[in-house]
Amino acid sequence: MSELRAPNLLAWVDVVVTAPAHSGLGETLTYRCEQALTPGTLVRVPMGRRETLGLVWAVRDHPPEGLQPAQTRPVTAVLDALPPLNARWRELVAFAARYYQRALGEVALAALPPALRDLTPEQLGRRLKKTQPETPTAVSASALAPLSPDQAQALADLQGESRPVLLYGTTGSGKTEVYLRAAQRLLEEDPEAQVLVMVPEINLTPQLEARLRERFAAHALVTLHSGLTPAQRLKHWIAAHLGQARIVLGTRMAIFASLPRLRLIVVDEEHDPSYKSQEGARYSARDLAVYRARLESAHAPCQVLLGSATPSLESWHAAEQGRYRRLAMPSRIGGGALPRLRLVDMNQQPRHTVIAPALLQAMADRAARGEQSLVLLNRRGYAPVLACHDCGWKSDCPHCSAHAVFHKIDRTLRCHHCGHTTRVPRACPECGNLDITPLGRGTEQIEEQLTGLLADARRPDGQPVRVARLDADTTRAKGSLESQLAGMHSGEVDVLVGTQMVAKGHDFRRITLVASLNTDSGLFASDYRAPERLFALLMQAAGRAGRDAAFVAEQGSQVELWVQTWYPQHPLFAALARHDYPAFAAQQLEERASAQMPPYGHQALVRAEARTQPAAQAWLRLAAEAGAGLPGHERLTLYPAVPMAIQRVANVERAQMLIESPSRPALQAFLAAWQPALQALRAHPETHGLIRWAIDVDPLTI
DNA sequence: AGCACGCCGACT
DNA sequence: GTCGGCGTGCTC
Repeated sequence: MSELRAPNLLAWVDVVVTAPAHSGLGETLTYRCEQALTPGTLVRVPMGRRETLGLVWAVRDHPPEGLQPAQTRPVTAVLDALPPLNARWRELVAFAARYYQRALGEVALAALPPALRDLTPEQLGRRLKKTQPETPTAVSASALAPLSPDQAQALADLQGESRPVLLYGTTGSGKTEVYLRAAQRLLEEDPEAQVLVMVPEINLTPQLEARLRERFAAHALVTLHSGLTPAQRLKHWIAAHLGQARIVLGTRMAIFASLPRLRLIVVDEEHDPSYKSQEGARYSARDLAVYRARLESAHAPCQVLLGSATPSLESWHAAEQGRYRRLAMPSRIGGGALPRLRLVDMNQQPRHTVIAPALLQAMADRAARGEQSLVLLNRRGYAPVLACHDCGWKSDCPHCSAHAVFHKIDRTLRCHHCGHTTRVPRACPECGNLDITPLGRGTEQIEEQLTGLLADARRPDGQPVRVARLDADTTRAKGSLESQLAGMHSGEVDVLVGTQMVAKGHDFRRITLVASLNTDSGLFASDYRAPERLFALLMQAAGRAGRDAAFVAEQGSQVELWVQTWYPQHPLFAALARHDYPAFAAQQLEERASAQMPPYGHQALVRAEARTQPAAQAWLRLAAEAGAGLPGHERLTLYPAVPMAIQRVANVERAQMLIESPSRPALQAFLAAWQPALQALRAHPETHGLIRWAIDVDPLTI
């Protein structure tokens, strides 16, 4: 028998593919290849009876222990028309997978454009040929508006700063212009540098995109968000990866874009919870931005700029400690004043008041002068629930432990958690009573009531006052958000009712009044971050008003934020009245410190979903037992398993368990050691009925 | 995680 | 008769 010898050029590569850590396989699979491949190369490899996209992670000259060379399958194709993903990118992905307790393959492949998955080298080649390399363009040095003293100072201070920068600028202080100038300065200095700009919501990309395109040559900019078609996303990703795109504007997913010459990351509205992913790997794009800038800086300087009028307490704390550099911009452009707070004490109002008469009058007065009002109510639909007064029936969702919301517009009951929709019954399904009534109020109802209550009010042109509504329901169709915003800009609409969607970023020039109707829901929520979110929301909403100082001066109007509350003495309002975020933050941080909560303590949440609540909780109890004695265990607290606030969604029972530690490394060490034990629990008989489980590191809501 | 295979309900 | 629901099992 002749000696079996490998051909000279035979090599092996460890390839990352989408297989979860709990599949029993390692993080990488080893394949055979005929040519030397570098780490970061994209390949196509066989997986069972199909072929899949993989990423070369490591190169080796022998298969791993326990794997016969004959067991390895060959790499099918090499996508070498694309340069390899660089080491910093790979390190970012590896860190995210490790830190957020997910499989490397899941994070790596989710970070790549989905269209890349089913692309042969030939198809890729054709696609690359079509996108001709674009010539780097000079940044237009056209006449720019002069900077405010705050802006000029911030830009000067930004220069050469190696720490993450927290740009703490009040609403209307011109943070965006600072981002633009910082990007411009960098792009002029370094003809190959790339800038990543992130916004919390896809809704906010068009207006920033317009501003960026106006300032920078059009083809140097690409967007990256979930609203793109697969082909667009692939094209934009490739432009970034090849270094052709100089500016990438995107949502949280853009933090994983391949940017070989990344020199600046801007995180706009850094406090926004949307930066924390809520499915799959639950990463914080803001935190990863800080990490990524540090990784890049080991190679070439890369700044990270976090901007907000109400920074997250985490970032604020980091700035207080000097880990971040804080740059403050306290003044509004044009010297406009921030709105005056008008607290409406609901205890002093006539019974069953929905909108205080004085507030109504203030809106009518403004409409009469050609000014606009914004009314904030964080509930879609007409009423959160329908009820029968005779038998106590409520419009509960059959699949969730939540009410189905009454939408009057199409006579439906809709569950906002699972999407289950039914027609509104004509009579109580339990007792036949014809008198079933809506309880509570949503945006539809406020729109209806305001229309009625303002029926006699007139605009300057003598026409009746126009009320419109802006929420997820009215903006579902493509382009409807744009057309609604246009209606607001043109002055067609006098009063706009909406959910928090209306509070974000939009620059309406004629708003002089903002009102919050059901403010208290955020005051006493069980979630310890609720006050922080409420303060940010109210500040942000307030920031929509009086943005055009010249308009306000001309009108001679008072710019106001009206807040309806049953608790006008709440300290949050005292800080809000003074627009005093630092005082609010100091008070919140003091509470957090004494309770050892973030940013002083660190948390992770284990969530279990099962057929029954006992099954979900049993799994969590077993998980806790499996954690006893693991590294880091002595430095952390495992709380008992509890049902989640909404216990059942789409017929799945949910429970969770909180883990706290004063030490982030201890928590991380524990979670890493715990992971295999949790996977092994699958085999446990008591685990029957478990559907899935996941760990949420640094959870935002508990 | 994907994705294929495989086995039971409402329609082109 | 199929299309398609998601349960189970596999992936160097």
